[in-house]
Amino acid sequence: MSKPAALALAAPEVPCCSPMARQSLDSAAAINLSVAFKALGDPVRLQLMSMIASAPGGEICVCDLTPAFEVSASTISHHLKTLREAGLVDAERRASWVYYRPRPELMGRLATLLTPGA
Amino acid sequence: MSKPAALALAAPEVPCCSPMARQSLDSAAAINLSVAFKALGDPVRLQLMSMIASAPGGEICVCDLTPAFEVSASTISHHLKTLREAGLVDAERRASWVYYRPRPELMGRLATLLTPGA
DNA sequence: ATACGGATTCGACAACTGTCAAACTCGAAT
DNA sequence: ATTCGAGTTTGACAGTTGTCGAATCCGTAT
Repeated sequence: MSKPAALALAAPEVPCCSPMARQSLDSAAAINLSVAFKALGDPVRLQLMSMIASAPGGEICVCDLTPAFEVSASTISHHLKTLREAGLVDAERRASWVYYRPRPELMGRLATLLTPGA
Repeated sequence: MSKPAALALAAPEVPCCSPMARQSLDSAAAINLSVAFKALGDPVRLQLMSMIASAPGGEICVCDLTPAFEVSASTISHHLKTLREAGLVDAERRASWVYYRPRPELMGRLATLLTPGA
């Protein structure tokens, strides 16, 4: 069986990568990966990402995310959509609530990319 | 008159960080770090960063960066300024040419942040 | 059915971003 | 001193982004 990933949107198909310090990116890889970095390039989204990534149990309810910020619920939802479309998180609805979890593959690729070339 | 601010390097004073998966960021850290991620969130800048980070000899001339892109020299210069102000690269003028180098500290912090909690 | 509460989507708007051409700065070499 | 080549800065402009409130969707429990 494969995953019931209903809502997950197209995470860019990213083929790469070895550390930047080892080998420079071609333009296609740069386009793909920059989407993920851009998604982390907003303070609210970065903090959302960190809350999701560090959630005990591996997931967290939107209802626990929203009250942690000064902005409206619709803005939080919009930021979560950006993270989802970047391939950084995954969402699942259970009953009335929606839970978000990190997608470690892409985060790992970004980490590798930034890691000094050994 | 007056030195034109020498080389503005104001990398944000970033105090953190342990991996996101370990501990969630506070809002101040998120604001600081999101500047760096945002700087990497453009395809041209990401490719510039990778060319600088992988430059043999640890540095590369703007004259070698500019012809690698379809955009104008002034646009490249503008993107390089963004990377500089984010604290990701450093610039030095020698004779007629300007050379860029990576600043590994901040890159390392970003890598750590994205690294699985281990 | 109806109503309710959590979450997302829609529509609108000010602010910001990426881009270019033109003007400018800086150092080197005529 | 003048010119030249390499980079940066300036000014302008279209496109994108972050934000909100209102409308809508989707389960749950009356």
